[in-house]
Amino acid sequence: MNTVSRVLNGKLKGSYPAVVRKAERVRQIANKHGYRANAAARAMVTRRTRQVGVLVPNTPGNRFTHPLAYETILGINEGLQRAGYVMVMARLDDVRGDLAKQSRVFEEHVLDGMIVLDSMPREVERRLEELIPDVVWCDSNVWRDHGCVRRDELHAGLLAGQAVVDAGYKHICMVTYPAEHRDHFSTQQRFSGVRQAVAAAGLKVEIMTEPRTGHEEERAAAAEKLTPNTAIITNSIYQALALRSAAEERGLIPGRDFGLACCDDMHQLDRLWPGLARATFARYDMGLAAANMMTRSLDHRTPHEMSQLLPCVWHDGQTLQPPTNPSIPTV
Amino acid sequence: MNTVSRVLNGKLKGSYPAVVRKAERVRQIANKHGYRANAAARAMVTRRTRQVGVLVPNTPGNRFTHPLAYETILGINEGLQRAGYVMVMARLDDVRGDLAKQSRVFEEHVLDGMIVLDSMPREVERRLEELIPDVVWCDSNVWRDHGCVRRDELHAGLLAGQAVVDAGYKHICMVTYPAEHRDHFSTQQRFSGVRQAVAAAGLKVEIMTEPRTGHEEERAAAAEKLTPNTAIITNSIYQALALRSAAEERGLIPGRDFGLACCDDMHQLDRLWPGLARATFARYDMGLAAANMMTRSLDHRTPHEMSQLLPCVWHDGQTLQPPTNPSIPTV
DNA sequence: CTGAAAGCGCTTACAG
DNA sequence: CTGAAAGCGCTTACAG
Repeated sequence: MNTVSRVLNGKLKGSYPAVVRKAERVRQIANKHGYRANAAARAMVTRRTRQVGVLVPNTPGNRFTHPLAYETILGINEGLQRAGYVMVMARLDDVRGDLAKQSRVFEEHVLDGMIVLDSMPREVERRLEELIPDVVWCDSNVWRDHGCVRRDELHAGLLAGQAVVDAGYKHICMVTYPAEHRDHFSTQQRFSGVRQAVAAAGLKVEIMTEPRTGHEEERAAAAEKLTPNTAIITNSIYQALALRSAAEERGLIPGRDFGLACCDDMHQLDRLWPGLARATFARYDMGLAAANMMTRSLDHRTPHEMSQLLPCVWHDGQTLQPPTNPSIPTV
Repeated sequence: MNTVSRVLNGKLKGSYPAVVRKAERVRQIANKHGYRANAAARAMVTRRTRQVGVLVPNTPGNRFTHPLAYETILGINEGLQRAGYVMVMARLDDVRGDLAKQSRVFEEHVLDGMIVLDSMPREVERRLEELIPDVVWCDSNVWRDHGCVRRDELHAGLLAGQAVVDAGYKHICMVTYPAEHRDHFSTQQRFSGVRQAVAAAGLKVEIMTEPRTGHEEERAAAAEKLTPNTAIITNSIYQALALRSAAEERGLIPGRDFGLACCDDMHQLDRLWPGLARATFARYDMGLAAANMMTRSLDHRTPHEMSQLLPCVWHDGQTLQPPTNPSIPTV
């Protein structure tokens, strides 16, 4: 039993021929009988499940929040798998409210650690650190010296602001979220970046809110701002898409009739909207980074390493390069 | 030990005051000491992990395939959680190739069952049924009397075809996938539906492939087809978005300069592109249905129930309602 | 290096 | 209903 366990876990030292031969035979027999270890038995004695959770943002009223998170999740999944961990998914509903009572993820000891995506209410933050031995904050409002992974959102804002200025636009608007959704750290940071870059050119940034579907006045008001001298900077690609739709309904095309730039990115945009000028961002790699931070800490039983700030690069696009319209002054 | 276990698992029968009082006390003490069950110990003796996997489509070359799957995954997650199961995520890499050797999801006994998303290579299908005691096929090429959940894709095609015909278009194109991606069952079924509806109006369907980014000839060729008499029907919303971008680069707007309809849907479209005419589809509910099918079978230790075919409804949109262009004949 | 033994924290017959 | 006991399948000191 001892020997078998040691062989299968690769903990057999020594290289005497007899030893090597025996190890070989153990593996052969295990293979022949299709032996697969029992994770539960191992977990019981080692007191480690080798399972890591991912806490996904979703609000009670809104069951499908932030679809872009999936890209990060897949990155986390690859990172965890490579290190021999299993990924368990948990939604916000699992931690708070009555549902938490039914959720085995928190009610029982199932996880060695948890990677939290997006910003969470403070109550959740506290509850989590109570229940889970090891937490990594990814793309979250929580930012400390260790154990956090985040995109450099200020840089994203700076890039967008600079691009719009460089393209020669004089009237610059930034689309922000309705008040109830403004709690993610990126909102402020991007805005600061944009304002900083625009101010350096002696210009100002006007704030506008995303026009809602079905609210014709809002859509009309937004469309009125769209002139060849104006560039709109959006926080998310979703806002960019929504704005494009509102404009299109009035026969306006971004890049031709007004400028459009975006502080965010998504994986398939090269195919879906190659022309959108934007700050690129590889969410998949952010997921990988978070997973690696978690597994290194678990494997070596050490505290987390330094937090990581992930860079972004500007992607030029024709939504900021009005091709033939002479009314747009160039620098 | 016996009594405590029974109380906490709600298996204590009898309602004598003494019994009820004792049960109360056990729960109190457990609560006070923050007792949380050990999932591993339970799993070892019951031989059930109460964990269900979701196998997510991703191809080795392409680490981020089919982002819309996330909507289904969240539905599955809610369904599993409500029934007291934990959701584990596994990518295709986990089952095949060398990576499988590292993947604990299959190497050890971790799952009671697996929900497979999307179509999988046949080798994977076989391997899965070998390794996992209980499999549900969701949105997959595998279709049997029991244990499958799928959208009625023929119906989606019929709806799209009918809508285009009703709008009065005489020249109808359908965008299909490049040959290497045509293996999902929906591709054929949607096409059959479209053709059937269009043929009933005495018209024909022309096939075209999605113009690729960076291939200017392809984009130009696609754009040439875009005339007020022509309606394009796309398989996926991604194709619709890509086509819209290619058109926009040439100053063309769907609904004004050509017709556009889509056989698929995505959750946020109401916000992102309200005007797109499409066959609606609630992926989240498909996930819920798959999860329920799985947990009912696991809980009652019975075979799967009958497979489910999920309906869709047509969503009218202005991409099929050319507002003022007189060159489009009306019915 | 290796074998025999203890023990991880539960559930489940079993006898009372 | 309840208590004492066995046992799920592993890993880990321990003695040889």
